[in-house]
Amino acid sequence: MPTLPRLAGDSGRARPVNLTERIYRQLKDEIFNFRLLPGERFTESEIASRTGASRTPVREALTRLQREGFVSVVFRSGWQVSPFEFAQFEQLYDVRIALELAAVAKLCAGVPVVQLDALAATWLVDPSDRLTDGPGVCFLDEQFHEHLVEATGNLEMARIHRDVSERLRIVRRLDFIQGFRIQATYEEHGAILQAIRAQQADRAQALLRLHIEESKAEVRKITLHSLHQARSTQQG
Amino acid sequence: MPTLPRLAGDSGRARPVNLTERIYRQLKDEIFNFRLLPGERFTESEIASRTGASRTPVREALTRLQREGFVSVVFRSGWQVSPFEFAQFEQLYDVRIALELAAVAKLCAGVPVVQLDALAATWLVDPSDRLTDGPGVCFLDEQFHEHLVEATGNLEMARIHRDVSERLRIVRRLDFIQGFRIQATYEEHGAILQAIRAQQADRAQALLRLHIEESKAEVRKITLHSLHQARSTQQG
DNA sequence: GAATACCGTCTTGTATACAAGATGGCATTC
DNA sequence: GAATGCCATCTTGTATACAAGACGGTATTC
Repeated sequence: MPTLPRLAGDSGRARPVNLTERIYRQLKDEIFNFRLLPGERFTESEIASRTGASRTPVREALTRLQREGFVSVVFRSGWQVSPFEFAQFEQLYDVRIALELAAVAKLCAGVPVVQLDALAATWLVDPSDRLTDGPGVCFLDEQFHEHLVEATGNLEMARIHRDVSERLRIVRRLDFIQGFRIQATYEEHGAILQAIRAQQADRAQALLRLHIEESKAEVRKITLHSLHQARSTQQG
Repeated sequence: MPTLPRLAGDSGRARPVNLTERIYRQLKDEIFNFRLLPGERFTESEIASRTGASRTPVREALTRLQREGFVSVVFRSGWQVSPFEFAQFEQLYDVRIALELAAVAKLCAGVPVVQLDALAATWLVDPSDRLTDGPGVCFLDEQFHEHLVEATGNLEMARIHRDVSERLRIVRRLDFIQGFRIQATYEEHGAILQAIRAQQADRAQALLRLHIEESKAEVRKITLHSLHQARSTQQG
């Protein structure tokens, strides 16, 4: 069992009763932890024997991962982990911006502020109480943005936003492993929360947009070298 | 080219080579045409014998429809077409608003206007040249909004927007069958296009938001009575 | 007559068998 | 030696078989 149990996995509250679900999560974990590398090829039988299941639930799990963009299949020629498409990542960042700006606008329009107390307790803390490990802050950062959307009460938007964020997680982890963005993340999240609490919609939106654009710009700098570096870190 | 080629089906450029895809489309068609009613229950074997296939591709098609929200499964107790959830529809409308407002902002920021010529040719026409049949205008309306997002070049946003629109299609058809919104749709689409061409971002966004909110308000009025009415229309 | 326990049927979840064809290595030929 | 054609192997797509349990009807009991 790794030290960071569900950093890469799903939120994991539902019991993984059926094989399809279990295999789905395992494969996604392996992709996020770079045990399956982007571009790597594999077959259904291979996964089946590795997970101890038959091809049927493996296929169902792979089909789902395919719909979500993590893997792709070549007709009668095997599967592969989707290679990095940085243009795609940037487009997904823009989707996040659109959704989160709408969420913040709604929050500033007068949602009970108590919804945001949990976020404030995490991000509006004394600098000495801040987390310092990259993966940990990366996880909290993703939760911050997810909660912003959830707090609006629009569960459909939250679901879509979560899928998009999950798709971006693999590169954002590379970002945070560097550690440069940790302090800035605390500052920016705090400022955003304060603007929302003050119902300053324009300011909150501007801050949020800048914050996400920063992250988007970081991803642009990522090279495949950092990917291999991260892989050796994960497996060490 | 038929006048209303694929109103209910998928965009349908890929050949339906495999059974899973064919069954997927057939089931979605049946749901959109109210041959499978919301809340109706059915089994995998039933679909299998009806489509002449085995349970395997049927299951794959159903799993996909489930992920997209059209059907749901009860453990060892069969499947059912997702019942209407009007709260969910309203949330999906808000997602559309968020995405399309972002798209329009980008379009006004200086995308080559030629991208929008096809839309203008459809919507900026003399009133005597306008279509008058509800389903036809409903189809064109969906395409209008889809093209707005596609024109930005953000294919990920376009994909998400298309999924959302498809989820809303079943109620929007009920809306347009009434016929009340046809003339207004032409007026509003025309005004939006002209605002975009004039790069009046604020005006274009305001018009678009109003336009979608109108549609959203119409859906709120829909009753299950109109559903049965529509069903008899489709099957007559 | 009403309630309950039992049992057969039917359901999905999973494993396995079969089919069609893509792929790569190897032998053959020029 | 290089190119080409053939064949065994391996791949996914599909069909079928099997397993565990949910559900409803029926018989039994009070």
